[in-house]
Order: sequence, then C-alpha cells, then structure tokens
Amino acid sequence: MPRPKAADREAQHKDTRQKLLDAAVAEFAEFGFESANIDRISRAAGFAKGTIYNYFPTKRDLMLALISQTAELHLGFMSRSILAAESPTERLERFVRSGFAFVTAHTAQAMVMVNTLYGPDQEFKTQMYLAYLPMFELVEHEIITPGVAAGAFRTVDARATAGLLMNIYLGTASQLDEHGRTWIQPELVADFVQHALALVEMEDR
Amino acid sequence: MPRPKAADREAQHKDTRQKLLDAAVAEFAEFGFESANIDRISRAAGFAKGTIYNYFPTKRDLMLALISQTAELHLGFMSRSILAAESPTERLERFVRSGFAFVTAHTAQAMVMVNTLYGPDQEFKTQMYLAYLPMFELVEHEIITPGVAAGAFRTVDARATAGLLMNIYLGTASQLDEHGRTWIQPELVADFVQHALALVEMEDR
Amino acid sequence: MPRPKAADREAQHKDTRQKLLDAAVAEFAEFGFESANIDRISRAAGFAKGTIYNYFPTKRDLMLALISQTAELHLGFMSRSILAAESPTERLERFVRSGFAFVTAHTAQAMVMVNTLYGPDQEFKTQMYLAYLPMFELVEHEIITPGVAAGAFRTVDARATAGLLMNIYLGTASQLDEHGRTWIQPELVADFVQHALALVEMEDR
Amino acid sequence: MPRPKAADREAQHKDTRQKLLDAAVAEFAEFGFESANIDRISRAAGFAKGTIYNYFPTKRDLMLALISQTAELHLGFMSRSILAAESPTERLERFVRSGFAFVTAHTAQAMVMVNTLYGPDQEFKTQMYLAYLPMFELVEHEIITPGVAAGAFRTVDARATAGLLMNIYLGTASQLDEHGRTWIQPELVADFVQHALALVEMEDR
DNA sequence: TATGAATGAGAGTTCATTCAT
DNA sequence: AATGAATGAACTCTCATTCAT
Repeated sequence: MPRPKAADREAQHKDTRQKLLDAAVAEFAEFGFESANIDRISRAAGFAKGTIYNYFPTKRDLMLALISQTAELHLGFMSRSILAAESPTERLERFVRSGFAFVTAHTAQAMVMVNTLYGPDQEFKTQMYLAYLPMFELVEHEIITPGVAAGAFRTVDARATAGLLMNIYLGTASQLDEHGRTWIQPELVADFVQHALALVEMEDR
Repeated sequence: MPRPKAADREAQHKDTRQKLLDAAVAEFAEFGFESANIDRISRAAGFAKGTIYNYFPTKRDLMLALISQTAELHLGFMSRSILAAESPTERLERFVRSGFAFVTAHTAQAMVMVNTLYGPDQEFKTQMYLAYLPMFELVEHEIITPGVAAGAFRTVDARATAGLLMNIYLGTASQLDEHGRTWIQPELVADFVQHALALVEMEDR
Repeated sequence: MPRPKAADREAQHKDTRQKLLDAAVAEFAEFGFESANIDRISRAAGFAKGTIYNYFPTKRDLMLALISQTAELHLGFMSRSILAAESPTERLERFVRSGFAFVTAHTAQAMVMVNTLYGPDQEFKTQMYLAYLPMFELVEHEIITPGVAAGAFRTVDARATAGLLMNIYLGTASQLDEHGRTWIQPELVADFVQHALALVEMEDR
Repeated sequence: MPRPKAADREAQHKDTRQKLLDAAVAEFAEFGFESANIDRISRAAGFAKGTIYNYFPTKRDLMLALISQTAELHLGFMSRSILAAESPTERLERFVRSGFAFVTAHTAQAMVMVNTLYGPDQEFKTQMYLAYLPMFELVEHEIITPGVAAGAFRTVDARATAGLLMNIYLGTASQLDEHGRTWIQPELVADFVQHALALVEMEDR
C-alpha cells in the first residue's frame, strides 16, 4: 500500500522513462549505437548519469526498448493512414506517402531504425524483424493480397513483395540530405511501385 | 635506393596491404566499424598489432581505403556484366543479377558498404557517395537514359531513378539470412523493376 | 540537488583532487612529465586508474593545474616571509632564505617547477611565466625598487634584475644532491646577491 | 686489412655519426629527450630509421654521446675566449660574454644542456656533471682562485662560487624569447657577477 | 528514486628496437 | 653500412556499469 498514490508513482515512472527514450533516440540517431554515450543521454533527458540504470539495465536493453517502441509508433502512424483508404492502389499510395511523412515527422526514430536494419548487430536486427512483423503483415494482407485478388495488381508473391516494398520504402526514405530532407521524392517512389505492381497485358520479359 | 629490388619491395608492400584490407573487411562486416578491433584485424592478417599502422595511419583511414577499394571492385564487377549487353532492358536485368552475384561473391564487402550507406557516420557516407558516383552514372547514362530514348522504358527522371534503383538493389541484396543467402530473390527484384519502368499505355495512377 | 549535503560533496571533491595532485607532483618530480604515468599517479593517490579523469580531463591539464597550484603555494610561502621584514636588504635576504626553505619543505614541487621552467614544453613554460608573474612583481616592487629608492641597493634595471634573481634562486636551489639537500648553500647565494646589489663607490668595471 | 682505404672508411663513419648527432641535437632541443623521435632524427640526418642503430645502440646512448660532445664543444668555445685574457676580472667578463655567445651560436646544444641539467633524469645529470667538470675547474682555478689571490675579488669559497656562476650563466642564458634571443642581457649578468665578487670595504650586511 | 564518484576493462595509437635483406 | 618492415610493450583516454548515500 504505497503512501503517495500509486497512480502518480506510475505516471511519474512512465514520464521519466519516456524522457530517457526520447533522449536516447536523438543520441543513437546522431552517433549510432556504439558511439552513443549513456551519460549524454541521461543528462539530455534531464537526469544524472546513474538514473538511466533505474529504468534500463544496460545500454543494449535501452536500444531494444527503443526499437520496440519505435516500431509500434511507426506501425500506428502508417496503419491509420493506410487503412483509412479502401482501394489497394490507394493504400499502396498511402503506404509510400505516410512512410515518407513518418520519416519527416520522426527523423531520429527513422534513422535509428534504418541504422539497425542495415547494421551489423544481429540481436538488434532480429528484434527489429520481430517488431516490424505486423507492418510486413499489414502490407501483405491489407495491400498486396487484396490488390491482386481485386485485379488491381498483377500476380506476385505477396510475402516477398511485402518485404521488397518495405526495403524500398526504408532505403529511399532514409536518405536525407544535409537539411534532413529526403533526397528521393516520395512521388517518384509511389509512381515507381505503382507501375511495378500495375496489372498490364505485357508478357513478362 | 633500397637494396632488394625496388619492384619486389613494392609488390611485397601491396601484398601486405591487401592482406590487411581483406582482414579488415571481414572484421568490419562482422562487427561494424566501431566495434571492429584493430588488433584482431592485424593478427587475422598474420601480423602483429602494430603492423597495421605501417600501412594505415588510423582506423578511419583503413575504413576509407576499404570503401574506395570496394567501390572500385564493385563497379568493375557490375559494369563488365552490364556493358556486355546491348539492350537497356537486358542491361537492367543484368544490373540486378550481377548486383546480387556481387553480394554472393563478396558478402563481407557488400555488408560493409550497406552498413556504411545506412549508418550514422557522415564522413564515411560522403566517401561512399563519392566512390559510388561512377556507378550512379553508369545506371543513369548506360541503362535508364538510353532505355527511355529507345522507347524501352517509360519516361522517368533518369538521375533520381538511378538513385532509386541503387537503393532498391543495395537494400534488397543486403538482406541475408543466417546462411548468408539473400532473403529476397533476385528474380523478384528484377521482375519488379522491369515492370516499374516498362512502357505501358496506362494513365498514371 | 545532491542528496548528501552539497558542502560535503564539495569538500570530498576537493580532498580527492588534492590527493591526486599530491601524487602527481611526486610522480612528475621523479620521472618528468613525459615519463610520468597516469595510472601510477591515480593508484598512488589511492584510486583506480580511471578516477583521475573525473578530475582532470588530460594529463596536460593535470600538469597545468599543478603548476598553478604550486606557484600559488610558492608565492604565499615566500611573500609571507619577505613582507614580514621592512628593509630591502633584509627582504632580499629573506627571498633567498625562504626560497631555499621552500625547496627543502616542498622538494617535489620545486623540482617540477624547475623541470618545467628549463624544459622543452612551451605551453608549460608559458603557464609557468603567467603563474609566477606575481612573484616577479613581488621581487621587483617590494625588494629591488624600494631598495634602490632607499639607497640600499645600487641603481639597476629593476625588472630585469628581478628576473635574474628568480633565475639564480631557482637554478641554485634546485640542485640537490642524492640526499635531497641543496648543493649550494643558501648563505653563499644570499651573500652573493647582497654584494651584487650593494651600493658601492666603485667605478663600473 | 680492409680493401677500400681504411681512412676513408673511418672518415665516412665519423661523418655519418656527426650528421646523426647534429640531427639529434635539433630534435632533442625541440621536443626533449622523451618526446624525441628516433625515426625523425635518422631521417633528418638523411638516413633511414635503422641506420642510427649502427652508430648508437640505444636512444639513451645517443643522448649520452651528445652530452659529452656538447660539453667538449662548450668548454673549448669558452676556454679559448677566457684564457686569452689575463686579468681575473676580464676573464669573468669573458665567461659571461662567451657563455651568451655560445648560446647564440649553438642554441640547440645549449637548450639540450639546460634541459638535462634541470631535468629529472639522474643518469643524464650525472653524465653532465662529469662532462662539465673541466668547465667548473676552469672557472674555479682560472678565474676565481687567481682573482681572489690577486685581490681582484673578495674572498669566497672558490668551488661553490664556481658552481654558482655556472648556474647563473646557464639559467639566464637559456631563457630565450620566441625569437631565440636571450631574455636577460649579458651585460646585466656580467655587471651583476662583477659586483658580486668585487672587493669592497663594506662590512657584510 | 536520483545521484555522481569510483571502477577497470578495453581501445587506438606510438615508437624504440630488431633483423633479414 | 644501410634499409624499412615487423614487433609488441606501454601509454593515454573512454565509458558502461556499480553502488553508497
């Protein structure tokens, strides 16, 4: 039976934890995991060096928590946009558009995700695959499969194509110039993938 | 005036340098730049830890040399294959095929390139862009522009599309499973980009 | 807001810092700056090797802090003695006597100062000159100038002579035999400089 | 029975050795013994890194050889000047003048001597004392003792005063400004020591 | 819960010295 | 005699982590 209302305690805890995660994402985005500095993170969040260890047992755990949280945020952001449309073509369009919008709105998170996805750390990559499975499935089951079924897209391997789309999106959206702007235009990418999947009466190659 | 013939000396120097670069690429691929260990690299190359500093003044310089050499190797590998074909369509096909072949034949090098391209280190990224400019230009001027001119491809922004293709290739070819095999099939990617660029009578979106 | 009273924290910090400086002065005196070992210093002070970096960012900074602190100590030690006398002649006597006494009481500090003053490191020398300016001025304004004005000393360039006296003092006081005793007697030096400055009716050379 | 004339061999050897000593003195003067770099010395002398080890077994031995040679040069330079005069007063004058002249003409050598004399390395200091004994004796037996005997100087402890004079000379002559010029004028020093030793009818203090 | 001093393993780098040629 | 590649001990400095307060 804690004296000061338990709910306050918990809210306080959540708040501190989130501040630390926010500081961590900025640090990881700028320096990468290995060069990131725990002291800087904790201080940027407004706490002393030791505090972060009350919330995350190790630097790696901090990163793992960050991956999970970012994947969740990312999925929510994109699925809200995608599922609001009906047609597979429109959903594909929104996949690209909201994907780029996410990168613009959450640049640091996006950078960390891309660094991780294409980085050397196997544990982090595995965590990312697991965390992003729902998004793969969203693309597969809510865009490609219905699109093929409805005759909006040509017949493709839905699962592999979902992976391909995710790669195209992440790879292109993550290339930022010195002003933090994407170097490849979302329109170009949207156009590209629409044509790639479009149903055409063309004998394959 | 060195006593043992100068040519021998130079050949010996090149050989040692290459051994070190080979060991470095394996180390960087496995651990990433920051976690790579200079001592391990030098020993894996068959030398004492200090020897590597007779060839590369710092760890960063070693990495920069590696990026340059790999880009050159990569470009040679792909351009030989691509330019051996005539038609833009066939060249595009070969771009994807030889790209995946390169990754299969030079997995470590490919990993290092991808880590770098999507990693947080700006100096390394800049070096990579510069080193890969010839390949961008190969794609732009030897595949897309002639393909559009010949009516083999639909009209697209050649430069931006070259960047997009490079991203798609690197992003997909670099996703390896635990056996070092690409997770996405080159056929799928080839098929995808061929459709994306195919000339069709379809009103855009 | 530190939990344990801030004053305690600060006192503790000062104490540790002083222990490190004390260990450093012994190490620098024995081995010189370049051969001094940071690890040994930290351990001699009773801490682990890394601790010293919580107090001094680099070995050079440690040395610079040491120079400043020693100069202050040195000046306090000598000025207390010198200013307690009235006559310039007595003050000159006390300059030499308290100078030798300082070396006897603080041999390590004196050695470090002399090593630095006559050593090759320009940054350290500059720091020393700045730190010792007050002592130069003490000699100039509190001994020589009033001594000349009062007719106790012959007319000399006060500033240059102050520098000369400092050099004579440091050079002679710092020559220690194997027992840590000055090799040249303070009486001799005092006698020497008294005669050098004495007012005499002797045509110059 | 060496084939190419033995004299040539020996002359060549002497020449190379001297080039190395010359390069060494410049390096030691600039960086001090510990920070001096054997590779730089050998290359500055026009040879490869390893060559120096054909002449001096270790860096320390190089330094020891340098001390001996410099002391000899120093003594020759000063004794020629000093002994050319007859009167002790004039000899004292010449001691200071030629001392400063030596520093001006052989700045690097002088710096190395002073660094060593006031530095932390006991072995080097011992070597210096031994190498400079003849100069101490020159001052003692050719200047002070005859000066006292002739009534030119007041009665002093000849040996200790010789040491004191050496210290004054080295300490003051070695303080160079950024243009390599002595900061204290030789006239001032000469004047100072002349007064210090002058015979006067003044009751001591 | 928050703090920050203390820790010590580990890293990159330097460089005197060796030695085969 | 001259060379310079190879060596590896030693050093400074970093920083994730611990823990007493």
